[in-house]
Amino acid sequence: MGRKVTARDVAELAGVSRSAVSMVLNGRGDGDVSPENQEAIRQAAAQLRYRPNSVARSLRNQATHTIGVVTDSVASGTYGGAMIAAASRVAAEHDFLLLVVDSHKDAQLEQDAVDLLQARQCDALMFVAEGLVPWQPPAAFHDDPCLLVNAFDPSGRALGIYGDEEQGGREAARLVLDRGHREVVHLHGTTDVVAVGRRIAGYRQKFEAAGLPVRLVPCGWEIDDGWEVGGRVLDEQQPTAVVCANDRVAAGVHLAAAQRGLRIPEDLSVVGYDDDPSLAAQLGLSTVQIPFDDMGAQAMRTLLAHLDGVPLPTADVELPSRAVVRRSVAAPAARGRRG
Amino acid sequence: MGRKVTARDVAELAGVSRSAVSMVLNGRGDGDVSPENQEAIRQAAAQLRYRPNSVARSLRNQATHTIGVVTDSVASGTYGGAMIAAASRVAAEHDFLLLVVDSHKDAQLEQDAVDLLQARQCDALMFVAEGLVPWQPPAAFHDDPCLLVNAFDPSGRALGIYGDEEQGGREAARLVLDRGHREVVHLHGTTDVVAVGRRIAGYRQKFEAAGLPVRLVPCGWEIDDGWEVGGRVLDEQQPTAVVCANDRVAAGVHLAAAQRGLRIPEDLSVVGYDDDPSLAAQLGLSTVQIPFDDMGAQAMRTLLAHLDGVPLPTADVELPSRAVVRRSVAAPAARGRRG
DNA sequence: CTGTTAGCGCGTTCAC
DNA sequence: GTGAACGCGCTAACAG
Repeated sequence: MGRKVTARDVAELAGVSRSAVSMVLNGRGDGDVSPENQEAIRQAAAQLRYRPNSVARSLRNQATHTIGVVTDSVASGTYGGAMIAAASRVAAEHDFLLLVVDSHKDAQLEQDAVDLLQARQCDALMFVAEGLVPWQPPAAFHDDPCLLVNAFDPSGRALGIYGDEEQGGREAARLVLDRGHREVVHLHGTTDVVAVGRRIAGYRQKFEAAGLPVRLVPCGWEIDDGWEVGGRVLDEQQPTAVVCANDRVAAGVHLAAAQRGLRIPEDLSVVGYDDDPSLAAQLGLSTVQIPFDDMGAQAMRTLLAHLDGVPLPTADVELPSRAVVRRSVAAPAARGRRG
Repeated sequence: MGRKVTARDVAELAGVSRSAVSMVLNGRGDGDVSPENQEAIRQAAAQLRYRPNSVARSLRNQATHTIGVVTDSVASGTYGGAMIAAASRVAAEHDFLLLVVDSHKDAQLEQDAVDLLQARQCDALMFVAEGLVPWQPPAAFHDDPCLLVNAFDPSGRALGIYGDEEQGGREAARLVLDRGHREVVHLHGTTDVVAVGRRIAGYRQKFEAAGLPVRLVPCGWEIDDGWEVGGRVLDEQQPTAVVCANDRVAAGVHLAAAQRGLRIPEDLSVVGYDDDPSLAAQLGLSTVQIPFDDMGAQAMRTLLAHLDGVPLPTADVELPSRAVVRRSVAAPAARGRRG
C-alpha cells in the first residue's frame, strides 16, 4: 500500500510547521495562526486527501471514538440485529464506530470479549441480549462506562435499558378487551423466560381491572406448540380470542383454527407478540412490538451523552411497547358461550 | 475508570525492564531472557491482568488487526447480516475484529465510509452488497487490500467473491427436469437485477440440453407479483411446474394455485429461490440457496491469507449454489397437456 | 543475557 | 504568530 499522508506532509506542502497543521485542523488555531496560513493548510490537506491517523490520535487522546458491543447471539439475528443496527446508526451520527463481538452465549467467550474490547481501548461497552435476560457483568465490565441493552443487572450495579414487558402484556390484553372479548385464553411462553412473568402480570392487571377471569395456559414458543396447545384450547374452552406467546405460536393457532373451520377474525381473534417482520404482516397478525430499535438507539444516545459528562440514569430505563393492529382481531361474534 | 495497567507496571512488579516484558509476552524472549525472569514476567502480567494496549501496539506495528466492512444496506438485513456474521466469525478465529459501516446505498456516504475506515488504519477493506451488483470501488479503495463480496468490479481491478448465479439457474431447472416436468414456466425477476440474466442463462442451458422449450415470463419480486402473474400463467399456460424469481413470488404462486384448487405438489410443482429462512421452510418450498455464509467466510479467509502474504486469486471467485429439496416439487401428474 | 533508546503520528505546551 | 520538544504505550534494534 502506498505510503500514508501524514501531518508532516501537509505542513511541508503548506510551508508551515506540523503543530500549526494540528491546531488548524482541530479548530484551535484561530488566535494563533494567520488566516492565510490557515487557508494554505486547509488547501494542502484537501489536496493530499489528508486524514489524521486515528490510531495515533487515539493513543494521544486516550479515546478511540469506539463503542465495544458484546452480544450473546449472532449479531445478525432478527432482533439482535435491529438493536445493533439502531445503535450503530446513532453512533455514526456522533462519529463513533462499533466493535461488535459475538459471545455465542458462552460465559468464557463473553469474558474474553470484554477483555479484548478493553484492550482495544473502547470508550464504552455495551451488552446486547437477544431476549430480556438477567446478566451479571464480568468484573472488568465496570472499568469503563457500560450499559446493558435488553438485559438487567440483578445486582443493580450496571444500568439496563429494555422494553416494558409488563406494559406489553397490558397492550396485548387491551387488543382483545377493547373489542369486547370476555372469553379469552392466554397461551403464554415458558416461564424460564423472564419476560413471560412480566407480560402475564400486565395481562392479569388489565383483566382483573375489567373483572374478567384470567385464563392462562402454558405453551411453548413454536408453531407446533401453537397448533397443538391452541387446538386443544379451542376444543375445550371455546374462547373468542387467544393471546399468544409470540407470532409463531399465533401462526400455529391460525392453522389450528383453519383446521376447525374457524375464520379469523370472524370466529376467533388472535393476538401475537414480537411483530416478527416475516410473519406478523404476512398473516395480518395484530401483535405487540418490542421496541428493539428504540432500545438500541436510546442506549447509544445515553452512553454517548455519558461520555460527554451527562450522568447516567440512576434506575433502569423501560421503553414502551406498542400494539400493532392488523386484521386478526375483531369484536366477538354472538355465539354459544359456556356457563 | 481506574488507571490502566501498562507494560511498565508489569516490568516493575517482575523486577525487569519494559522491553523484557514486551519480548516475553510476544514469544520472542526465548534466547534473550532467563527462564526464571520469563516466569516472573508471566506471573506479574497475570496478577495485574495485563493486556497490552492495542492502540499503542497498532501504532507501532502499523497494523490494527481490524478489517473495515462497507455494506450497502442495513447490516442486519437477512442476507447481508448472514455474510457479515460469517465474515466476523472467521475474522474472530484469527483475532481480527470488524468495523462495519453502512452506506445506505448512498455514494457519498460510501466514499466517506472508505475514508473513515482508512483513517482508522484498517488492515483491509471489504465491500458487502445485499444483492449481486456491479460496483466501482472508490479510488481510495485500492490503497489497502480489498475484496468485494456479492459484488464485482466491472473494471476488473478489485476481486469479487459471489454466488454462481448461472449454476443457481441450472439447479432450479434440475429441480423440475429431474422429476420429469416438460411444461415449465419460469417467472423471472426484473432484469435490472444482474443475477436474473445469469439465472436465466443457466436455466436456459439445462432446458435446451433437454430439448425442451424455454418459457420465460417477466415478473416482479413480491408475493403480489407471484399471485397475479403466476395466476395468469396458470390459467393460460397450464404448466406442471413453475420456477420462481424468489421465495416470495413462490408464496404468491402457492396462493394462486390454492385459489384455483390446484394442490402442491400433486397438481403443480413450485420452485423458489433464496431459501428465505422465514418463508421457504415454512411453506415446504424447494428452492435454491445462495451461499451467503460461504461468501462471507471465504472472502474473509482470502483476505486474511492475503495479509499473510498469500497472493489474491487473479479472477473472481464464484461459489456454488445449492438446491434445497422440500415438498413443493414432485413428478407431474398425468393430466391434459396442450398441443 | 539485559537495559537503553528510538520512533510509530499526533496534540499540546513552552520558549522564541 | 510560530516551531521545537515531549509523551501517549508499545516494539525492535542496538549497545553493554
